[in-house]
Amino acid sequence: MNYDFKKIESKWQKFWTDKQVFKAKLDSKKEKYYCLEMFPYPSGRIHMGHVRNYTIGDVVARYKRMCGYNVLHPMGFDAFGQPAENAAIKHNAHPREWTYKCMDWMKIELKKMGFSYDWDREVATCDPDYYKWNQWIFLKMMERGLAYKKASSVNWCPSCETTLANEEVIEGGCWRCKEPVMQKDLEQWYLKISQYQDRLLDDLGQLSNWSRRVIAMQENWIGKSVGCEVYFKLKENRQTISVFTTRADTIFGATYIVLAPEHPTLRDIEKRISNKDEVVLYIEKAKAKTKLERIEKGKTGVELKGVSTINPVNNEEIPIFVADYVLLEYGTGAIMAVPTHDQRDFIFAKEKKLPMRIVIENPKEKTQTVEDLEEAYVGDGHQINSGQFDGMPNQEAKIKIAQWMQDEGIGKLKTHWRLKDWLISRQRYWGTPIPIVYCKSCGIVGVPDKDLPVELPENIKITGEGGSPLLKVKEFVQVKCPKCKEPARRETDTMATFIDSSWYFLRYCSPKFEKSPFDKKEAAYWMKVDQYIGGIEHAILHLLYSRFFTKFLKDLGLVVIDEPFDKLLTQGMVLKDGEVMSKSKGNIVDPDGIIKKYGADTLRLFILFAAPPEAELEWNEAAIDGSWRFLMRVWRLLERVEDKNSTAELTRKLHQTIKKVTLDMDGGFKFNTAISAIMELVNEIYKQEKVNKDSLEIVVLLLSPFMPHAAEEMWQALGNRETILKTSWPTYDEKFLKVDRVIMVIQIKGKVRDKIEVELNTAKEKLEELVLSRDSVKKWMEGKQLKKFIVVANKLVNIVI
RNA sequence: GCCGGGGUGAUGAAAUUGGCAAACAUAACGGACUUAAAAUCCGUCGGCCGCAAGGCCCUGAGGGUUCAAGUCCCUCCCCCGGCACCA
Repeated sequence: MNYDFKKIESKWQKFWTDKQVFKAKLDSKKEKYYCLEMFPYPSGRIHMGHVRNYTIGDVVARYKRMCGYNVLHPMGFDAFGQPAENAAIKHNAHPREWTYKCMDWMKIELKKMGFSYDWDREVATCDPDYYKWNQWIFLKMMERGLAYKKASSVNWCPSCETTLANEEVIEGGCWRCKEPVMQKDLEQWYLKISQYQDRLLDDLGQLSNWSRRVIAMQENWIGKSVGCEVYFKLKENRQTISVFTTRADTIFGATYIVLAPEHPTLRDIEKRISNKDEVVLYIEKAKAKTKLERIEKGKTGVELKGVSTINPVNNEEIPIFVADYVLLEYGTGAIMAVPTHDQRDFIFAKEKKLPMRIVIENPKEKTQTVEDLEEAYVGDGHQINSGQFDGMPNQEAKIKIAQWMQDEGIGKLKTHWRLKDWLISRQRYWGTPIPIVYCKSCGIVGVPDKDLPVELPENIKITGEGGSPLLKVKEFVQVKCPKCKEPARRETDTMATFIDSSWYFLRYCSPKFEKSPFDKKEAAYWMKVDQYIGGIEHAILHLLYSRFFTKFLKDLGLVVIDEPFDKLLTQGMVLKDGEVMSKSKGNIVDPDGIIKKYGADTLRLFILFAAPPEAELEWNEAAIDGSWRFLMRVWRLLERVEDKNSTAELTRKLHQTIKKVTLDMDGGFKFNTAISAIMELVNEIYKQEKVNKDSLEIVVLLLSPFMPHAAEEMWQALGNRETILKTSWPTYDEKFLKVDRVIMVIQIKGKVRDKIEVELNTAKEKLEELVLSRDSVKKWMEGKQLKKFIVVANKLVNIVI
């Protein structure tokens, strides 16, 4: 019996489509399961990363469906973005045309993999029916003060010619093109994600089904540091300079303060500085440096002569410096320097020969003097030289001193967050227009709901010459003010595309709903996403933004959940020769070629079997042959079917396998071991020569989520009329797992020396008698005393001599 | 520096959470079938000693707890990821 995978796979793909078997419908009587994979950018072709991501998701969806859940498994396209504009320039086609063509190609390839999507719910974010709701959500945010415009220094990618959010700057470069990011002063739109910082951090605690890795990444990104602000007064005019510290316990050791070169106070006190020329020169030099240059070099800085400040906790007069190792963007842009307990301050103070004072005793050193110090002591110890706090452990003093300063009015408890508001303006065409009109008399006016969507004009020229293409479309820019009807100007920036993907999982719940972004009833039923699957590269960007949007939509009353994704699986990358597959490295393996050569089922099997889903997967062409051989081995089992009952042994193996596979699926989707268990079962059947029909049916059912086409074909060949999809996942019966005799390991002093077959649950006394009388054991016991006889029931005995 | 994850045969990996380390597969080697090849089937496959029976060693390194450690504890090395002159 020949296995013509081309015929068989397209036959079943057509069958599934025609019968609409993957269509999801709200059914309050059934328990739902929402399985979601991160939707792709429509580049035109799927790559191995997609294949892996979507294969994992498909197995989950198919398995859960067989387990009786009402499964929602949608797919769509994250269709806005710059590559469409670049392609438009290159091929002289409209970005819309190019994007939709790519989506069509990709759909064909996805269907060839046999993925079980409900295509009726397909969402494309570049569709006005979708981005209308981006605009609606934006306006709702603006009503609540969560979307606002401000002038600021922003990240600018000179190659993409657009602004970037902080999250889009990776190692100082643009996330898309890697070009070094510059700073530019611009007035731009922001979303106030900072208003949700506490909830975004605290609710990470709810995400027990997320990996520690992703949780840690988000924690780092949000970057909460608890400390206090301390008010230092200028001696000359009592002007306040605030500094931020997380180490209030070291404040008695503060022997000078340092301002960032950009600190505004510098301008205020300029006239008082006696070495003004030197200071101004230093500041200019510092500002000219890039951030990387500032970090590379040692610590430089100059003293502000003619001014000084008072340490508020001990009223000491101390000098003021300006130095570029202090950053304006962190804390208040000014620090108190404690050279004895901060390494940076230590290096600076040594260089400038500044005074130091130890205020925390290092418990490991007997006597300590400032002269002995070779580096700052940053560990814990008891306070000294700290007034009424002397003798207190520093961790306790940290809190007590901060509180005391707050009571005295010389400081304030404060928390610093690393997370900054989300810059969303992009100077590009292919994105959601920001629904704003600028009017001379009314100011910034939001487009009224009834006028949404603000559609992208079709009639544009994309030249790549810089500046937003929308600026040049008169009909788009020139509008009447929605309030006063006078001529006004439309906003020409579009929204960051990460907005599109921040709520698409909600749109899938009711993709054609017209009254609001989604139907509350449908969302209440389907959300949360039970299993979300995608790449680790979205650990911060997309996952943080989606959590933010979900919380906002909850505050709007549209959803009842705090978090959008219950379980998160971040699949590992697909590597070739130890490197990520990429065009530039020229090490791409095209999935389409593999499908043509082996079929989708073999590709699916290989990807699932070669490594656990979270681990990186090394592409190995030879190992694919192995998957193909296994599929053929299973296929040929059809020739071995007979009517007789199975042997007890095979029945036991069968039920053992059902149990093992079920546990692997439920306990974290360990597909690789699930498949290996089925391989063992198949090997067992081959040893038995024949297999009865019922047993083979179970093998087919167990394999069906992994290789759905071949499974359906075999299922039909075995005489079944109904599709496997309507068949339940097999269950195991403990009674078949029972054995009456077991083989136990005999250890002597923890080393395996022999094995013995005994009846199940043999008593310790009986075992002792049986084991000690064996020649192999006697040999080892010779001249030795039995100390202990340890029994692990039905597993092993250990003799201690 | 801080936080998170790792380190097991030639290779991808497995090990019921403290109980036979290396399941399953890939590669390699040997054999059967074949005029031959492919396919298929059978066997060998961590290291050292030994003709063999068998013995000794082995999960990054070292120490510890335990009858028993890949798994728990301590010290250290290395790799990957995030954050970082973060005060």
